[in-house]
Amino acid sequence: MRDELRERGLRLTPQRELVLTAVRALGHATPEEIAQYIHQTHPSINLSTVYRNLETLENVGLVLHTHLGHGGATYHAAEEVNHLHLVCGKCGSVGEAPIDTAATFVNTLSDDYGFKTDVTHFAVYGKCANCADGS
Amino acid sequence: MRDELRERGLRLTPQRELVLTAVRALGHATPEEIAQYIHQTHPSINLSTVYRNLETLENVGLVLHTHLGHGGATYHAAEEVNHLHLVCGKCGSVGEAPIDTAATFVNTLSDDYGFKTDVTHFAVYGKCANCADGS
DNA sequence: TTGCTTATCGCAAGTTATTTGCAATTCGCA
DNA sequence: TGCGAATTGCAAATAACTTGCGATAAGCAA
Repeated sequence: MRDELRERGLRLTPQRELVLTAVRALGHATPEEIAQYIHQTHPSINLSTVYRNLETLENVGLVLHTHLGHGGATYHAAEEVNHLHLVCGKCGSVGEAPIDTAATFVNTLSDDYGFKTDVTHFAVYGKCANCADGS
Repeated sequence: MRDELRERGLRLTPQRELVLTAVRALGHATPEEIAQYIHQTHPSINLSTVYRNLETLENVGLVLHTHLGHGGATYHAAEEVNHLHLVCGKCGSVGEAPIDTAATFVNTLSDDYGFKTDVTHFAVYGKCANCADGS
């Protein structure tokens, strides 16, 4: 990660490293959750620092975010995004499915509408198997 | 609409009617945009009234909302949601594609993962034809 | 029509999530 | 080791909603 940063005149600070570590450890998490995680070991890190570093890391390409359902963005380590997110609107769980599942769909959108789907941002909304049972 | 409301002990107020009219006129819009639209003719209607009525109308089933990309929810008239939303992450435009485009994809998710996709909440993220050209 | 109950409204204050200004700190090249 | 610029922490500012509350007004009933 040091190199990705240096290339752009950015520095590798302990805080920045902690944010990336947290994102990798959590899989997908909101800024708030990331801050909480970091606070377990480093209570002094400020929330705004977390926000700023998430943004920086995203610019560099080490991290990216998705909008799963309602308000909050959730962040992922770039290496780990190799699946679709299936967001359950009822219980809030986030399931996963291989990206290939959407391949045909993505191609159709590209061919017919010139729309280039960003699979890393791809969030599918609906009801998970459990919640669909209930109702 | 009067009936849908009365069945639940709700009232048909001028404000409520204006909100529904605005949603129908705008196609898809954020609460803020809806308020702005209404203010053109009725400047005295409060923003919180817009929020409250959107919620009420959604409960009744006359309106529903989708999360297109970033923060804000966008509202639609229930009758008009018969297409997918193609959200451009660059220019922010919202394109449309027939729901059928996703039929196969939706079926696969249902068959393989038991996940019931809610097409009305479905937002596809990526880059529109125009913006994809540029880069 | 008139009265009455109670849903709804407008307004102001309160949340929640995120951003920003700024002085103090500290990376990292020289 | 020294220095300039990136980065941090803190506090205040925004943005987007939500909520409490007294005043207003739908809409059933007589």
